[in-house]
Amino acid sequence: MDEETALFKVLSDATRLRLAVILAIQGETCVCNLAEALDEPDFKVSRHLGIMRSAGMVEARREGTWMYYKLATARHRLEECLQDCFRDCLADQEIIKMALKRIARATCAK
Amino acid sequence: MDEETALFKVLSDATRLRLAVILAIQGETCVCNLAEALDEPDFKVSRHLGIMRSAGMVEARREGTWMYYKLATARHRLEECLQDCFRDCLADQEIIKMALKRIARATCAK
DNA sequence: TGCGTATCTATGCAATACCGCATATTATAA
DNA sequence: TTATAATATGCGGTATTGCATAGATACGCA
Repeated sequence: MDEETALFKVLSDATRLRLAVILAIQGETCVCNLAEALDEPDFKVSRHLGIMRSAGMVEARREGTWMYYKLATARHRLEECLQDCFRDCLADQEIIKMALKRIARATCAK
Repeated sequence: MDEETALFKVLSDATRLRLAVILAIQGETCVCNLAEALDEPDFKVSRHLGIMRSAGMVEARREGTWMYYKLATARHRLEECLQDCFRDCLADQEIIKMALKRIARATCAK
């Protein structure tokens, strides 16, 4: 079950869980907007996105200087179920609503 | 979101995740049967059950010398969703099927 | 080529988690 | 009370994890 526990481990950190929920709601988003959304330094956000990426939970796409991240398409039922959790059970958290507001008026060009 | 990440943290260990899935399928079970099911020393199982209990994920009931554990009733949507995961997405894992077989012929009296 | 912005990585440190062993606790029964 | 079974917990060792500072890389543009 190491593959499964690895998924839960990725989500056992507040920064990463918030990132997952925001990506589930917002879709593809660049690092600087995510950093703004969480009000965290970009190196921190970047590192956590890297961890999520090695776990196969997110996919990255480069466009010029910007890196765009999105949730990876679910590879099996557990991942599907977890993504549903993000949208259905975690989206109405106050801290997430605030993050989405900050994204809406983000200073980052795109 | 600390309350939410705490739940994922509990499930980020292979022993605890297996325990959660087995309890979701099997219902209330005593420590010695769980130890037999996982093929792990009972002190290890007991310790992890203790961790799950302090997180409010399981409830314990004493009956004589035996301690019976079961999944706690879900307190909010996320817990509900996770319990569905246990049953719907993780029950067919090979390692879980084996564990259930070992419970079926467990030596423990009850 | 050289500069600025956006992103990623290397390193060191502190905190935490898991494990196995040994011991303690709780309840039953002789 | 003593013995025994089931369960829980304290302790030391090792491994993992998170954070921050700072430096490295990648790209766009002049």
